[in-house]
Amino acid sequence: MPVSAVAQASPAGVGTTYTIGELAREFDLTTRAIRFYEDCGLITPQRSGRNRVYTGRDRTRLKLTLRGKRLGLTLAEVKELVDMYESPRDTLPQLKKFLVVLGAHRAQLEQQMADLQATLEEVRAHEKEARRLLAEGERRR
Amino acid sequence: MPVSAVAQASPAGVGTTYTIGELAREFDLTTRAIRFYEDCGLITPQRSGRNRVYTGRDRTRLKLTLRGKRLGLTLAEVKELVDMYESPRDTLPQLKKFLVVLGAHRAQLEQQMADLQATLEEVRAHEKEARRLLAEGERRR
DNA sequence: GGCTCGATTGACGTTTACGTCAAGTGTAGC
DNA sequence: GCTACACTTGACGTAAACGTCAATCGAGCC
Repeated sequence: MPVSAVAQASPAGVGTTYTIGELAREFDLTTRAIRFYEDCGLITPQRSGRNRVYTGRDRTRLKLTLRGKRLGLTLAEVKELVDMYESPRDTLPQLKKFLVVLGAHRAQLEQQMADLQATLEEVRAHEKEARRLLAEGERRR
Repeated sequence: MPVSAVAQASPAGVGTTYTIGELAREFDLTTRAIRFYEDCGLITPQRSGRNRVYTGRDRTRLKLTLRGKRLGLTLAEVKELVDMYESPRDTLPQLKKFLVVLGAHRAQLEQQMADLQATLEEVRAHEKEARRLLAEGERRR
């Protein structure tokens, strides 16, 4: 039986925790992958005895990780970004560096957006043409 | 001296060819990478003696390859797509399969578009906030 | 003829992101 | 007490995408 169904009779929602298996099912991952993300420092679950206990924060970081992967980032890049978002930015140099890194990241995302739009337009044009040919073929039978 | 400057006194533009070094410089790749793409079947240059000769078509496929990579596709996926675009679609089954594959590809691109937009909005929000804090800090000095 | 430059093939090395056993532990139910 | 199931660590394996030599070759230049 999953930990969260028993050990958590908390105020409904807040303080919810997850086992590795629950997260694996939810995000369609193997437990091996999740542990690997931990090795990379992407998530740092607590322990209940030997077992890992994941919080909502871990879940969020996992979500961000998967989104980053879908965008073609390496795990190291994802870690750098996610860590940065959670790091303190209370001094001016920290703030300035934050802005520099953000700018670089945004430039990359915008390049990707351009690539994506170009590709999508091509795909849609091909689809349109193919559907036209298909309709023509169907009519001629 | 590059091949294309000598061996090609052709009608200006049409029939232009490139050496591996020229393409490497243009796209900021190593020659090793370009030869590797050839091993994967992504480009199939002709030969002049032992040397590879790349045509405009090769250049286009190389461009598409790099765009695919920026979008996070594997080389195998890129090959599948690029090949499909160039394959004959003169029978109804071929056409239908073409549409199916296109549809799957488009679904993936649209998921990625959603990921991208979400990420871009977050980055912009963070940037805005950081700039606000920076301005505030500068004012207070 | 000697030198340099760019290209070639071949082979082994490397990083990333896990997969795949193996062997053990802890808890729940019968 | 036995079984089943989820979780644990550890170690080795693997596919993708090149990097990195090494040895060789051909063309152009002084």
